[in-house]
Amino acid sequence: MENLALLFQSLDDQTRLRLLALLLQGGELCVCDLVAALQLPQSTVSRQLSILKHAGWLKGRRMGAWNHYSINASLEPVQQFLVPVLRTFLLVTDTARADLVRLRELRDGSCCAEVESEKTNMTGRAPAGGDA
Amino acid sequence: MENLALLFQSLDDQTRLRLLALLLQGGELCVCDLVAALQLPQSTVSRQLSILKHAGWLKGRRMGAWNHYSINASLEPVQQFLVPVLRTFLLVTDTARADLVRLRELRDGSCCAEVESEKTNMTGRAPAGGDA
DNA sequence: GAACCATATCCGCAAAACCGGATATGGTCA
DNA sequence: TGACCATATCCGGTTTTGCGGATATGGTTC
Repeated sequence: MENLALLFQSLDDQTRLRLLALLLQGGELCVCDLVAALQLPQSTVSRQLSILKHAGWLKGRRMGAWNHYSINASLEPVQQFLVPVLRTFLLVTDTARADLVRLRELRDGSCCAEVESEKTNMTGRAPAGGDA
Repeated sequence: MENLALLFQSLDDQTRLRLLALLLQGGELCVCDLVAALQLPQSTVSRQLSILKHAGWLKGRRMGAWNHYSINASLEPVQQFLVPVLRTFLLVTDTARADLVRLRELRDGSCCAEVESEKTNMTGRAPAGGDA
């Protein structure tokens, strides 16, 4: 039960939910992109990423100086149950949408853009141009 | 998104989870029973019940001096999604089981035992005598 | 190896949350 | 009406949490 309380605690922060929302849609993202998308101080983003990682939501992959985060592929059962909930109720919020838009705009000039550009097609770049 | 963070926040406390666990199994319970089952100060229990109620999880029913709480029948969609998660992962914890046992033992001498004794059959009192 | 970059961690501080005894409230019973 | 009960709220104090600038770490490049 303590575990459950801790798990929910990892989701009770606005910044952490924003990060989770982006990573649920964006595949693998580096810290600098997340900082830019959320427009928050780097120390804040890094700290919350660390918390999410310790809670088991994320895993980090080191590539040279960059650190890439993505949703942990082997989540705990509880977390697997929660992911659809998050997808359904989190990704549709205005904040999450705005963050995603900002992330896509940054993508071209991102510090680690090319590496990710192919796999992040899953972010939902609509074929029928919506933003023109 | 703020809503989501607040919702998870309402679940990030041990005492609140214990209360929810009992109410998910016990139908309608009065505060005195919950206090006795959790073995916590009355002010603590009452405060957390109030928080759960404001978060939309519970509704209260006044019966004379007693206040009975039960799971809100018209939960928000997010909460409806979360209930199965709670049932699956919360009710099986040692703490939740112990609380339920304590609640059942108290039931006979409860301040409002008779009123509830019929409807709380749903708490799972096994027909094939388990506690005899 | 020196300048530089991305990231993590440290630190002091402010805001929030929880606790539990004390008190207030609203109801019941004699 | 007065004693009494169940419950809610208040209050002072402690603990937790988050913040964000500053600093440390580990890596790359020239």
